[in-house]
Amino acid sequence: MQLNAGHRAVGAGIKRRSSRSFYMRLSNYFLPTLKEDPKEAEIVSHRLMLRAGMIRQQAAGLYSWLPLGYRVLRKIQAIIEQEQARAGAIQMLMPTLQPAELWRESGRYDDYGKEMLRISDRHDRDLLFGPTNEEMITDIFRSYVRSYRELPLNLFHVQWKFRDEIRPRFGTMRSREFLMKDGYSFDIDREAAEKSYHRMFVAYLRTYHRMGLAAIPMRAETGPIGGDLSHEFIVLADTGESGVFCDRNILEKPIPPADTDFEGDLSSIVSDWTSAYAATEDMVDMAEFEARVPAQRRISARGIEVGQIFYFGTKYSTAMNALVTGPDGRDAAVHSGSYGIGLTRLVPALIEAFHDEDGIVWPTSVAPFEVVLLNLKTADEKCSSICDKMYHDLKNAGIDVLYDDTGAGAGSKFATADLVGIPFQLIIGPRGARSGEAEIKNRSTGQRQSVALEQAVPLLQKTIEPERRDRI
RNA sequence: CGGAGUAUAGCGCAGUCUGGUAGCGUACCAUGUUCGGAACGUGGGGGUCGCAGGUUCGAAUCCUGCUACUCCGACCA
Repeated sequence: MQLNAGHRAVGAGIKRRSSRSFYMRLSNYFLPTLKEDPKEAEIVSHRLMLRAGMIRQQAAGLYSWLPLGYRVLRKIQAIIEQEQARAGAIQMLMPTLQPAELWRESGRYDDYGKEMLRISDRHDRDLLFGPTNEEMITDIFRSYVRSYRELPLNLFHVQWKFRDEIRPRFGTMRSREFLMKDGYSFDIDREAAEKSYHRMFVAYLRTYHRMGLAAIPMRAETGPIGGDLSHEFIVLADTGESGVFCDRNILEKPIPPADTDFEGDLSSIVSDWTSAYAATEDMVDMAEFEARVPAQRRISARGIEVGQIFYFGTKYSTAMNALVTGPDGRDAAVHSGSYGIGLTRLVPALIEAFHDEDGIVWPTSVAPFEVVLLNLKTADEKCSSICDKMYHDLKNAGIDVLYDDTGAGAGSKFATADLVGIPFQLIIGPRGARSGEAEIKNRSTGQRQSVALEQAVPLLQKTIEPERRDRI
């Protein structure tokens, strides 16, 4: 089997933002918002996702993603895919169902317990709904890769997983079916594997940063092999499931820029980030925490885990006989790591971080739409003709726009726009229509600004461009 | 899996204790007046009261069993 063993062009395949926008008239859309709080939702993100018409629960821990929620999920996925490509990871897709046989080989079929959903097909063959993909990717790797010259290799996919949680809760924060990006690296030895680990570490810093999130890498459990090569990425939030302890300094560390050389040495970036104390409650050593971090810089808070990276060495390659021939001509088990990001958990994590009493406040880079155009009086001919033109201009400017062209009252439109959290509201009312002015409201700051009609779209374009964070 | 709850119109709830043939708010449909913070009037449609048994002349209501969902705990991306 011939494989391309040459130097992979890291960063190839990063898509530039297309000039085409996503646009929609609310009168044609499906946005079932709720005025009242659903009784089943306890935490703010779950409440807001239901009220904003983003998700619908189908059973415990199973959710449909309604159009608005799905758009956010897709935006998050696009950012992850771009940053994975930048770091040299290659996207593929594995099935949701896996043969039990592979898991018997690794020994995990019996170890995994009741969290694994076991299924049998019409021929009584044992299958399972994959909770993760180490076995399957190792099987793929061993089937094709024979030589160290084909390494390093990092393969990832974004696929639905299932873990039969005893108690799913908090909406999609802890669901049974969940969408996850999981990647797997393959290297000839521990030293090379460490480089792969560093590439993902840096890619993760950039990924969360582009979503507007401060995700802190914290030392995590590694098991017998890993040494210090396991980190959880944690977003601070009061509703977080784990207690976390860290140095405030870590929040001011510089994010590696877009032109970071992923083929170069990234260890200085990683050691800078890991030099500041940060650990979850499972790992924290209070004496060390207090010794290393001055009292005024200590943060002890709650956090949501939105990703984990993990070096596991030859655990699966040994069990499953995934060997490569090294430069010395001898076969050795390949060294691997796995790298996960929970997409369906990131959505509520973002809402926990970005909301106020009126609703969600999306960072522009993950917002379902960038602008909502509010026609405050559709019965007014002048008002409507201005809005129609604005809608057209926003589309042409490449802005994702939702046009509220419904006959609802002004107050109701404001309330819906605030609830669903679109970052900019372009407001056209009958008064402004006559005086030639539009109003732009910034959802995040609450500030309103009057602008001449012809300046509205150029101003929005100029404001939104840097907030997309697709060049940082 | 241990503990605690809930189930009545799309959603949020009352009615259950004390049995008499189902109601409020909102949403929905029609219509008129409105139109810058979830407008108002008038008229209308929608519920085998989670499911299955039982008691009774009669069950949303009392009894038994089951199911689903939520919360706390243990567990977890």
